[in-house]
Amino acid sequence: MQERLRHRVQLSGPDVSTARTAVGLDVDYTGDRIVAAAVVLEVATLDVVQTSVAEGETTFPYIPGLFAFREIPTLLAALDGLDEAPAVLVCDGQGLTHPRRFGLACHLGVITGLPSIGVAKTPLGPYEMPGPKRGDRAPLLHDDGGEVGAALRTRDGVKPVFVSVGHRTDLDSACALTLRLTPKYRVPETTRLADQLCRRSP
DNA sequence: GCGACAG
DNA sequence: ATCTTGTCGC
Repeated sequence: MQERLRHRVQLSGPDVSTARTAVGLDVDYTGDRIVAAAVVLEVATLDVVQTSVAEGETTFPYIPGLFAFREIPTLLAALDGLDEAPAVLVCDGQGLTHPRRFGLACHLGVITGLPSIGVAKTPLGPYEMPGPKRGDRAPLLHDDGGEVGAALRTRDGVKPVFVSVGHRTDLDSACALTLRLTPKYRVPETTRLADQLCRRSP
């Protein structure tokens, strides 16, 4: 399915770093249940615009590379609960930095048609350490050598996050947006708030 | 065949 | 993801 859908990914689109709103997505597991949260923020102020939660059952195991199939159904349900479509999805996982170049962020982007980026806390493969300052980045290369993402430092001297394009945007815009969403912590506010929301819902 | 890798 | 002991720093 990933091989079949990957050609639908669009590698250019609006500059998501200047989008009015961004939605953070995350899930929490409790036994065989899964809770997904979507938190829409105003990018300029980081104020919460709206939140949505959905619950479901885990029907797919965790398999690196097939991660999206585990979380997508419930994440889509959470997105459906929003009144208006956000300008960009900020996913907790990989986009193009994936064995078949079709990680969760690409999958969600293609399904919804919305611009999306992936900001993962851990990479799927090896990476070069970027400089120590916030904003420093090092390219993430695919097995074939193509640049598919960046290890981006969001805080001085703290482990970087791993940014990649999901759909309808470019890597520079994705990194710029990530930096706007990380004024204080390593992980984007969107992801942090979504994480807090879904882990207090059950 | 072994290793290993989003959450 | 979750669990777990200790350490460092604001």
